[in-house]
Amino acid sequence: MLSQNIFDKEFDRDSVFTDRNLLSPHYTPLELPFREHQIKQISHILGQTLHNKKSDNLFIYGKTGTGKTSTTKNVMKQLVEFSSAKNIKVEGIYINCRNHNSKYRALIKIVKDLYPEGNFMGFSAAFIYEKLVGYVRAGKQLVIVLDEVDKVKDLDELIYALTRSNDEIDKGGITVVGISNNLMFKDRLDPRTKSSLCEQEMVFPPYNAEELKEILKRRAEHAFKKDVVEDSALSLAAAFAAQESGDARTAVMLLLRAGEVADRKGIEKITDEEVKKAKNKVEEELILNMVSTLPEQQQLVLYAISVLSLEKRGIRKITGQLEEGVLFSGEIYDEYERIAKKIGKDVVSARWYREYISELEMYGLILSTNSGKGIKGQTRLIKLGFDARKIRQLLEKELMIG
DNA sequence: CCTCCACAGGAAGCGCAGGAGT
DNA sequence: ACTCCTGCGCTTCCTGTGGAGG
Repeated sequence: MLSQNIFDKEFDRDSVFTDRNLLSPHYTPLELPFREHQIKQISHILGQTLHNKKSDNLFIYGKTGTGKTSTTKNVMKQLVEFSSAKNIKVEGIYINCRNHNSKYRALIKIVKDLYPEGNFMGFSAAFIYEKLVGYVRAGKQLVIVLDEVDKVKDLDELIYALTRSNDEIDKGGITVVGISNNLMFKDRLDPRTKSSLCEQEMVFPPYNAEELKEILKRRAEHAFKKDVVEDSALSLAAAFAAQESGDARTAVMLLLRAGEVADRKGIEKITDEEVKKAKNKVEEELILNMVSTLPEQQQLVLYAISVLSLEKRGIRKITGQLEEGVLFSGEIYDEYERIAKKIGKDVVSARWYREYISELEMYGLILSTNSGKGIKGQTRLIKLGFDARKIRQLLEKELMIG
């Protein structure tokens, strides 16, 4: 992803970007403003390993986009660089537990990193474990970073295995750094796991608008050509992101999209207007992503709504006024039933269908009001919250219709 | 006014998967 | 490894509600 394709330069020729990779969500920034304190704290803790002592295990908590992963990776990189320069036996391993979500998978990944030439798939857990202990026993200090640690199914087992190994080794040691954005999960842990993993704890607070602006400014300096981004555009992007939970990742994403908007327009400046457009784009991406991760049955209901609201673009007379794209709960259910049967899916009861409607409304995908006068009986009037054509198109792919 | 309509949404219960307890 | 329990997704049944129509 980071490798330079020969088309990168060609593609970027008439662009506001100089290096758009710097705005990728996977990019680890070299400098981490407003995290000096955390960096100092982590390096203080992990610095023990440089004296060939096992350091305290560390648990890091903070919401998404607060720099947990970047900061930790940054410190780890420096730790490993320093130690190899000084010929000290410290090694670091980073694992994202979303991809290695069990004790066995995580251990495999660790051992594979230690012995890059070996292939350990299919070996017994005990063998893998011995391999790991054997490696450390040679007098190494191993720091293992478990990112998104709450994703590990049998975390208690994994932590137990990793910490127990220290009792079997007298020369080296294993230090565990756990990262999570879910503080609640800590309380679900076995008390022993909790006390060993959380020997040291740190919280990463969200960034405020000024901090986000500074972060964006520094990224923009390297990612864009000189003087492309207007200062007020940076402020606006920072303000948008700050109000949406202070997440640096979405702030950077906003900037990236704003640059793309400018490129498409063929202009050389990024102003407030591009940022606003980008915000809409990012929101749309979020919506479409949300729609595609919905359970199948809810997708079917939503699909029925999108079909109907396109079909009867019909303006309806309600409360004397004309309203567009408003549907009755009942006719949606009928349509949903028809579609589901046609493509051979189960049909849920009308009662449960109403629960789906409530959920879709909570997600903001649809809007609904109770029927007033002008309509017989009592029903819900339902309206799609977003562009019906886009949603229908996406769901046709998702549900493999047509 | 009463009745019917077209639903809303609460209560109870059922079958199942997965975790806890032993 | 075995049962037991629990939560979840869902159905069935039911009562409530407000306007339309006679």
